[in-house]
Amino acid sequence: MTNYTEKLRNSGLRPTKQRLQICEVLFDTEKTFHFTINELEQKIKDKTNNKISLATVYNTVHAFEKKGYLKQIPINSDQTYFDTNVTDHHHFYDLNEEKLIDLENSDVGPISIKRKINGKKIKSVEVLVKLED
Amino acid sequence: MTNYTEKLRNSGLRPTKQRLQICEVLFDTEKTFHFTINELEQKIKDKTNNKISLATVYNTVHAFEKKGYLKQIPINSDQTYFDTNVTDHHHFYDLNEEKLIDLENSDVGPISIKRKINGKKIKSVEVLVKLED
DNA sequence: ACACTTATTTAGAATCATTATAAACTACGA
DNA sequence: TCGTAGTTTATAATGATTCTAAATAAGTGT
Ligand SMILES: [Mn+2]
Ligand SMILES: [Mn+2]
Ligand SMILES: [Zn+2]
Ligand SMILES: [Zn+2]
Repeated sequence: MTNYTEKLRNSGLRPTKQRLQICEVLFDTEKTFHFTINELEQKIKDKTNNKISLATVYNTVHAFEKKGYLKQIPINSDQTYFDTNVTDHHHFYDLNEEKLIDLENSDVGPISIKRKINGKKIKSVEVLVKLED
Repeated sequence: MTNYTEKLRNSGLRPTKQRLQICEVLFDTEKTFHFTINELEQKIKDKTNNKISLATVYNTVHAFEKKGYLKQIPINSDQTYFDTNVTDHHHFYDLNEEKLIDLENSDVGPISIKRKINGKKIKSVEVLVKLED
């Protein structure tokens, strides 16, 4: 039941009814989660009686991603996956069930990148562990 | 100048003119490389006078992937990226130039995955290091 | 070489996630 | 309350990928 009005304003985003509703679906949860745009659209339908245009869902997700409230997960899928966990973290990807699972940082030993590229700095280091039966 | 006829036959793939040409473009190289379907199509045009249908390029890449001669790289892009380096290895991804760079195994320290999922086994462990200016 | 079967190629259509458009609506400061 | 810039929305456009079904080629047995 967080109030997102000020948070949005402080980010330079107007707190519209649609954005507030999407915030509730995305961030008023015990745990972080992974989703596609279509899954998010469904969650919005389930949680609210209000219809939000698909274009607005895309717009909002992209706006939130730009502000750092969401991030994309690099995975080969027909649809783009997003993550409400924006901390640096790793994933299991279950190939049979096509499901993503968060790894805690303590689940993966420290990773040392020994090579450097001139003029570039490391923004993130992410591990994807593929699982099969 | 490898002859791919037997290799294809041994994989249960008929050595057609199109597949042999695509093999030459993909595998007759000093170094392995990354490509999208469109980039591959262009390379084929450049290297041969023969026109290969786009559908055949897709079919062939998927057939080769299934046989383990190519693999997909998990990256967020409009187009799917493939890799002729099918060994387990890691990548730099230059966010500014949108370019993939292979990391040698010696460039990354050993990675220990401490968590296990019941009934699942690890198929691969891949690191994606994002770079920015 | 010939006939037969099955795999492959191909042009074009279909699919579908995503993005663009442009008009209506809304938040918000003056 | 006005004016403006930001936002929403239905709808169209885009473009990568997949599907279709007819033509062609490869493999097999004779
Ligand atoms: Mn894809
Ligand atoms: Mn995408
Ligand atoms: Zn995650
Ligand atoms: Zn690679």
